[in-house]
Amino acid sequence: MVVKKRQYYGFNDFHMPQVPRAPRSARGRGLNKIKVEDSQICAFELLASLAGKLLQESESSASSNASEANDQPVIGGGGGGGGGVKFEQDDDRPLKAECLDHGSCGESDFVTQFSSPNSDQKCLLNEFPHAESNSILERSSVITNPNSSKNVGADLKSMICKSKNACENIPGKVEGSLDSRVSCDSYMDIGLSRQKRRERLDNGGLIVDPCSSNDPMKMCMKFPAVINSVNNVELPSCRDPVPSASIPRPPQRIGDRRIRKLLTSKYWKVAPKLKDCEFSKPAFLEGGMNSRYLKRKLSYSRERYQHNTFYKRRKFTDHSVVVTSDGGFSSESVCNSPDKNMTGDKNGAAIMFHGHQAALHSKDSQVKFSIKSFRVPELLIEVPENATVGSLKRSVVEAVSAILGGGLRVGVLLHGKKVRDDSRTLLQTGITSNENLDTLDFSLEPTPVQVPPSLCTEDPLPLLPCDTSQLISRSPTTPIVDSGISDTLPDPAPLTNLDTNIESNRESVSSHADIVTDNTLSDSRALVAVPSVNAEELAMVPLNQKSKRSELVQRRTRRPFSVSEVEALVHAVEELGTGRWRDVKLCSFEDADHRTYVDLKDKWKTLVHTAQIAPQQRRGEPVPQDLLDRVLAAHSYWSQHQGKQHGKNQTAILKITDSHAVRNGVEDIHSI
DNA sequence: GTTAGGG
DNA sequence: CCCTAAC
Repeated sequence: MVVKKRQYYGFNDFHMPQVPRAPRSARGRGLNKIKVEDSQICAFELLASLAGKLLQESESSASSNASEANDQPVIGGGGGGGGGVKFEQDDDRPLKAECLDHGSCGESDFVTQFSSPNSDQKCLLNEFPHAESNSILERSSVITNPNSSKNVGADLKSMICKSKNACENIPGKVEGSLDSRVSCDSYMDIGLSRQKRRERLDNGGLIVDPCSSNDPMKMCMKFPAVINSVNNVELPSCRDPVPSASIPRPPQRIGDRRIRKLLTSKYWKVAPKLKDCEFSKPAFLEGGMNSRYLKRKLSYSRERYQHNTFYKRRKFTDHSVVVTSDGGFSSESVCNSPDKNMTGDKNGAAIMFHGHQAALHSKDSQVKFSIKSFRVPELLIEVPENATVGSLKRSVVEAVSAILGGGLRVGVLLHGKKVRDDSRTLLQTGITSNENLDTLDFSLEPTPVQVPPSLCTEDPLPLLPCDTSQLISRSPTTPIVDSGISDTLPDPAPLTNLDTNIESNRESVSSHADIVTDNTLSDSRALVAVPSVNAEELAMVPLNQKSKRSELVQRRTRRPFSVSEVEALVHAVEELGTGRWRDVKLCSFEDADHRTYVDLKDKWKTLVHTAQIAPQQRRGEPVPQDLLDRVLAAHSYWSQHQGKQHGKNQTAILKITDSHAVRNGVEDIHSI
């Protein structure tokens, strides 16, 4: 087990300098072997994730690594757009597909709690070979043993977020590890440090053996499996937004069922294999940092939400190998069908907080709302044990400020359903009484931004309507960086061509998207861009191929049944009954490739329903009443006769002679 | 792979 | 139409 653990969590071979990447599997590495006490979580994954994100920004990729030829992550895979980050394994197998957000999702990944009371769980983290002063990670990566009085920035977060000073001057000391510090600034820092790292590499590849006991960067990290959270932080008032602070945690309700499903072990293969990955000459280094920096700033709010996402995931998966899907989007998420096109909350995007409203109904035509406070259900604030109360307070303030300062709008939900039409009156909306007010909720959402039409892909994905809600949050403020994989939204071809490994990421990706609205389109692309993942590398990657496929692959186009089709269906059912859809398909829709027997079954279901409702309530192309009558008759008949076994109920059939169904049934029987 | 149902 | 459970 030692070996195994080492493989999973030992970051021995991890060459941080190159790029913090998701240690997917360090298996079989003979280099630097260090025992790891426990394998709960790997901060590295977080780092890796961040790294990946950073890499995304980079335009090009590749390169050879100074240290180990085997461990060379490929950056900017695919079209050279620099978007996708691919981690490769020793054997050249693609380590993992990472969906990285170009420049924006980075920090969130790092927002993790490392300080754990449990000293048992440790992970050896090898740090950057670079000079301490240059690497943020170096500086901060000292994860601490809670027991140790020497905790330096107990968490990875702090380390990552450390200096706000974008410049080289990075505070050598980690301040009270304010988790909330995670922000775009941190991003910058990382970038800088990487830049430096790269420079070093370029200057001779100063890769230090992480395992070296002399390596100052090596450290012991502890990771709590569970994230502590402070619930219900009341925000009586908004203070000055502190952009740099942000570690909002999404309320549980945010995740939609999909997320839950995803997070439940069912879809995840908890195989925390850490891979020794190393990026050499990260492409991102090539690019100008300034522009990226700006982007980061601009996309600030979006990032915040990603934090949330990350947290969410972390919370549900103690093994944390969530890096995989960070920032990922499923095609569905990215480009939803029009009907889903509302605000994105359906996708779990927007709603961050619930406003508490004590509504008072006053007078007849007046509805008085007394919003006592907006609550942050799960704001996660974690600070080291040795942090001061003052720092805790600051952390809270910063986190909260960050949340509120990012530009929010208020959403109104009635009965849990979002009221989207701002033009409607309260009366029209149904907000008129105390009873209703009880079910009224307010939510804080990211301020939507107009989305450039260009973002919507039309052609390649005719069947994949763009979800404006998704796009909204992306847009202008969040520069979309072309990952180089595709120029538009997920393209059909790439998507369908993705191998199963990619698809396996789908679920996680989609779930991710569900709760995160703030993602750039590039995210999805990045995902797509990173095509293959070794099965073994799929640790924490959803295994349910099926579900993934469904999401990656766009939803089928809606193709209303024509009257003639209905007629054919009715006729077939009259003869075959309602339990033999495959036969129905074969008999009457054999040539209709787009109609599966499931479709026929569903259509029948709707036909029955349609026939049972008032004509006024029916929609779509009207179905001749006579057909509906036949539907009812057949439905009734087959219901009584258990369908399926029509041949066996001749007696019963013969007894009933006054309905179409019977008539047909009889014919059928006779024909047999 | 089908069927039956819920979503 | 999708997704799943149950066959």
